Amino acid sequence: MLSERRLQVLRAIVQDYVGTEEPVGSKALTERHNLGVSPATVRNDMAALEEEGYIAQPHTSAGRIPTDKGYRLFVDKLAGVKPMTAPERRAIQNFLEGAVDLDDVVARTVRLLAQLTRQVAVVQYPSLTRSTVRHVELLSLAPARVMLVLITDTGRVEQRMVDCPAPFGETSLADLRARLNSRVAGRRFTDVPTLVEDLPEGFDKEDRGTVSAVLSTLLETLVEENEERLMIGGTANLTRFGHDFPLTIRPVLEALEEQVVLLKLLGEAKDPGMTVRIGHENAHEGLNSTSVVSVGYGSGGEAVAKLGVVGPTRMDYPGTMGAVRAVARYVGQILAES
Amino acid sequence: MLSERRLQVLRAIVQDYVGTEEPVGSKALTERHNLGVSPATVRNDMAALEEEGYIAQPHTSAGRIPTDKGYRLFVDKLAGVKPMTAPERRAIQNFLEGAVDLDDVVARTVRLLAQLTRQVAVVQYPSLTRSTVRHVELLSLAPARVMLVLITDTGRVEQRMVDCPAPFGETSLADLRARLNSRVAGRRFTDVPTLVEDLPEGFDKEDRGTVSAVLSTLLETLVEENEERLMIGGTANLTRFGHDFPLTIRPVLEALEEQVVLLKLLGEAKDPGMTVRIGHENAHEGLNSTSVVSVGYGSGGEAVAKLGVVGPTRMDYPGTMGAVRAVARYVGQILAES
DNA sequence: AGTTGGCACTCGGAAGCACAGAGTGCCAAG
DNA sequence: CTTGGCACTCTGTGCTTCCGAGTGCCAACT
Repeated sequence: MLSERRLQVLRAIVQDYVGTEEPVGSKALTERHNLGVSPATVRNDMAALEEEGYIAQPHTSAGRIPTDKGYRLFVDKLAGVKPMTAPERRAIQNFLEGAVDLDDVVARTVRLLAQLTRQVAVVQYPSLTRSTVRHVELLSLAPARVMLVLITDTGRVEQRMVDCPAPFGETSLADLRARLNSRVAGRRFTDVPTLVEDLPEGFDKEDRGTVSAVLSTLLETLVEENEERLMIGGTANLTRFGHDFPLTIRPVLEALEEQVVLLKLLGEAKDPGMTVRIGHENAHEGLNSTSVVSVGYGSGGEAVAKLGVVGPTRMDYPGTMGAVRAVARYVGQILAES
Repeated sequence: MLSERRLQVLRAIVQDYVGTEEPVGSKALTERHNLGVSPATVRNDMAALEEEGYIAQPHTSAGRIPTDKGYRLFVDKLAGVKPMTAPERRAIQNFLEGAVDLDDVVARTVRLLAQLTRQVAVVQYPSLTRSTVRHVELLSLAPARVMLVLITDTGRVEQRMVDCPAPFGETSLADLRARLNSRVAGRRFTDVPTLVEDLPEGFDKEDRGTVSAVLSTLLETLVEENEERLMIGGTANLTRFGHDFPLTIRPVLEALEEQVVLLKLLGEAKDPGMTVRIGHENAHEGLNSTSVVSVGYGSGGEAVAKLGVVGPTRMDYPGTMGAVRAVARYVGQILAES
């Protein structure tokens, strides 16, 4: 176990390094933080911390920088979450309140988060899995062509074309629409398959094919759309990354464009509360020099999706965590209201 | 007027510079392109080209690089559009054909364009202005709450909530839905306002307020959504920009995040055919060292939106233009089919 | 045992300098 | 108008030198 002072030294190193972007030496440390001991002592502590793998030196004769393990300890034990100030809270709320629809809420959230943290923001659209069906609408576009529109309680809308095996009359369509809605409206997505299972049986023989086609498209939509969408923003902040540009930034941009990667990234954070993944803790290689701070959000108590930021491992964790948490909270409120 | 050979020299300079990213000198030119003249002659031509502002030297004793004006001449007079090869065409078609809905079409188009050109791709969603209404759907969510869903012929769906001044029965709703659709289905957006003007008159007094509310929301949607959306991709390609990274790339990323800027950019290209804007021809400052190649696309003959790429002024114009044009053509086909 | 000052050592980065090479402009001859 | 020749001008590179921040270790002190 590390002594109290050694932890303080680690904390100081992290803070200084985050601030200056430069390896921090023993002398500078004693000057900026009044630890009440001499540089020599700090040097001993540093040697111990390095031995344990919490810090490292880039070159023999340079200061120390925290390792991933060092940041991990810092986040877990040494740092709290820095709460937003009252004016900041008000600004967040104001900014989000102007949104007109779901797309707009997400877009605003991304911008906000990117600005607050000065990092790359990622916001997942509210998931369909946990949502409920508000309404299913069927429109006849041609005798053998139906458009299916699915509306969720979070305000999300998905539409699909259905090619019917046989012409399908307006009355049959109205019938199907009514029966379908009476069964699934207000129900959870996961319950839908069993709820509609025997629906085709109530229809004339010639219509059954079409009914089945519509239903299977509906079910497909539910599943497919679990490839959920997300929005990112603030990529310009990547330019503040470091001095050794192209090599660092390129894989990050590539990873950010792969929605699949990002979704997996957010998905991996099992904790519905805040999750911080540091450097190599991220499975994806391109993100090995970044940290991801994510948190679930949703209307009411339930988390329906995640949001977060991606930044250099050398980031202001308390501040970032505070911003992420605050934004998630307010977005939840906004969603609950609408 | 520049002599034929001088134009050839300019062309050669552009081609070499695009290939090597390095200033090109007189000797190298004569070696790589058999112009049939000596370096000394080329030097004279270069001096003339520089005099006219088509090329410049970064330093006194370095080769020449094209100026914006030089690229302009190259694009206008010296270069054609390089057509895609047959396999490339097939690949494009295959890639786009798998799309399931409009979002997917746009997403695939962005990816495709980014990969083909190895640059940043921008695709505008099919515009509502030139579109026609396919269907308007009204759903009653609560006694005094209606959801309005607008479906366009390009498959786009927009939804809005309407708070009604008074409760509104299902029969009135069905009535309104029917009348509304009979008037606007298949019509152009721009015609809608006049078409629905006198609609409230056909309703009972107590319902008129609601009808008006619905109509005004509909009209709002038509207008508001002319703040059209777009999708970008391939930002990782920015890392191939140049050696002098942060300064070049940052403003570009910032500009790309401002949808407004991009929309204006695409909007400025009046020519429905291909438009190339080079360097300082772009109004936005951050894009002064980039070129934008854009083209209109749409189902049928009409262009309903734009797509294009953003890359360094030093880009392969013929190849890029070929790719952009081909993609636009195939996207148009896909949209027409659905 | 832990802390401290002293000291020799290491190594990266900046500064200075010389040099090679690519490229130019100009001129006189073809 | 083209060409070879020639003197000139730079940038980029490699080399050396030097400075200083930072370290590790040790002996002394509390």
